[in-house]
Amino acid sequence: MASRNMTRAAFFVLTALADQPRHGYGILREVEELSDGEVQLRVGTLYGVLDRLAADGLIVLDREEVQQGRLRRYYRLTEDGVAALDAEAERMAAGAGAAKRRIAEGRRATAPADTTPQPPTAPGLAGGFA
Amino acid sequence: MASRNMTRAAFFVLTALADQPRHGYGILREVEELSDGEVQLRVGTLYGVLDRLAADGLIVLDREEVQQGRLRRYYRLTEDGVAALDAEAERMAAGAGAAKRRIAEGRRATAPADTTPQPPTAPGLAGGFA
DNA sequence: TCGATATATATCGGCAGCCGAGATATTCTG
DNA sequence: CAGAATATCTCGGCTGCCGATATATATCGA
Repeated sequence: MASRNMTRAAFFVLTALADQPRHGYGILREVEELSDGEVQLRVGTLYGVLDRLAADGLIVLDREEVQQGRLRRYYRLTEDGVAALDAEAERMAAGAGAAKRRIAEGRRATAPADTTPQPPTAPGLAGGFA
Repeated sequence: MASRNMTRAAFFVLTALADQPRHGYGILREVEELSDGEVQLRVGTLYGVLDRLAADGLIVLDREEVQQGRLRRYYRLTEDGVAALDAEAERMAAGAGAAKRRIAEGRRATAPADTTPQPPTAPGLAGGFA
């Protein structure tokens, strides 16, 4: 029963875990770093997300370590997790592309007579979300 | 005080309005069409989103028409709306790219000795969200 | 003609999920 | 020694999505 709608927070947790297993606090820092400071995943959000992702089988507990007296609980992506993240990335890229294309269309409609011939970005009308 | 975190529903409403003004029900159909049936914006979601977007100044009421005895309330994007949608599309594309790149990194780490030299997708570590 | 479906608006209550705040504990830094 | 950083986790409030419902007209097939 996986594949409910993936939330933004879940997407970034999966992304942070995509290259290697990480523990909660490490995920927090990694999300901030990989988004160049744009996305700040909050502590209060994290554990709920982790629980849901584990329940959905997208991540599993990899191992537990005690580093310098502090417990670290490492999680890693499952195969389903990789697939779900990949699919979501695809959907996002498609959505972003659709938005960009339509913005251009909107500008063309209002634009002051553009002489430059527009290359056909998409053939049909619904030319490219999925 | 615009620019709170844009929700998925809001993103798709803005995208549907990006090429031309549309009325509520038309937005519903357009979102479904532009996403090739993948995204179904619900009626119960729509009007709340419309209100919030209008309050944030991202859309405005364009005009009201009575077509075949039925009221149609058309909305259109403001300049802020176009900018917000554009920025969000950029963020999504960057996020999708980051996820894809990291999935590839993860595979490389587990892969059975890949001989094909990997082209340097990104220079730095945080090489490309924003 | 009658019922179903499509078009079109809008509200409401339940539930999921994000986040600020706080609890707890250790280590590092000034 | 104090405060920040590292590390875990819980809870309550607020926002937002969605199913259900209400209302009304037009269209279309049986």
